[in-house]
Amino acid sequence: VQAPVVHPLSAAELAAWRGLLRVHARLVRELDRELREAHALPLREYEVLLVLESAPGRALRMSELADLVLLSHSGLTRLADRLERAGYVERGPCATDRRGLLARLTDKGAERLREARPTHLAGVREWFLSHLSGADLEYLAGAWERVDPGASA
Amino acid sequence: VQAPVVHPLSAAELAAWRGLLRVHARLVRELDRELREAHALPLREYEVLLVLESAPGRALRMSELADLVLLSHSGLTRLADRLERAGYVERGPCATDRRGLLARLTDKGAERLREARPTHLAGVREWFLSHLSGADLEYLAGAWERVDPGASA
DNA sequence: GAAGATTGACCCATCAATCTTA
DNA sequence: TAAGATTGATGGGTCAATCTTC
Repeated sequence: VQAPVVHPLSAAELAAWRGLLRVHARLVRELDRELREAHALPLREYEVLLVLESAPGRALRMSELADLVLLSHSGLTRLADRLERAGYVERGPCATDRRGLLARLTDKGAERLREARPTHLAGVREWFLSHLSGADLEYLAGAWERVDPGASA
Repeated sequence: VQAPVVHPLSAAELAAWRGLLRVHARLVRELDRELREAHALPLREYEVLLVLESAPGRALRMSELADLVLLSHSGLTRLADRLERAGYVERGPCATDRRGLLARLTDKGAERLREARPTHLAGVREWFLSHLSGADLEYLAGAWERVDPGASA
């Protein structure tokens, strides 16, 4: 295999890039741990419930949901299996397309989300937002948009 | 369980927070895919080889290495198993502490890293750095330091 | 034939318990 | 008793193949 000479990253590039990796890893680990300890609810499951709650009719197509929570389709299928077993989500037919399946948040799921939300919000504030100014937030949101248009939507 | 009323996140807070999650997820997935396709080397394994290469004597204690690559100790043990089977890493006794194990990068591992590096650097540039200015990089590095001191080191 | 969803095979990570040495 | 490292059990994720409907 060819291995051409490549310019290494500058110190500034390295700091911006490795910082992203470190901060993300730390945050996700911390938030997941808090949600599991306080509510036995993994972060990934929380995010799915959260997205469903704000959808019209509290329901979404499986593939739309997978895209929104950044999961592969098969990954979401299995996660939905767990949520359905727990009674937080129901799957039903899709009115307009018989290939589709509609995942709907149940009342029990909504209640679970309501309980867990304060824990999650407190965690996001404690581990992330509390260290940033209003100007920081705007700058970051702008940067995300440049790197991945639609990322902050 | 108590569920006190909590202030939801503002639009700016949400954009900064969700943007981080989206950008990270997209980047890691893309970089991992590229390294696997071009060199059959997962991103996690690449990172371990990279950290070892810049260590004195190309070697580190297992637990130091685990901390540096943001992996649990058991996670690193298994990853090192794979790297050792592939011949990229060797484990040997630690001179100063017989409890410890030293993971050392082999010549074969160094060669593998040398081959894969251009792919990885090109990916980081394409998916991340190319969208950011020098000022952006400095701002981000500063923000990481505020959120998690030591994050950009 | 292409898209939505699921399944099977497999990879990878964590936690808790264990073993060894300090 | 604590610290370094590994192992067993388990949870959770992806890709490729499959089934159904468009």
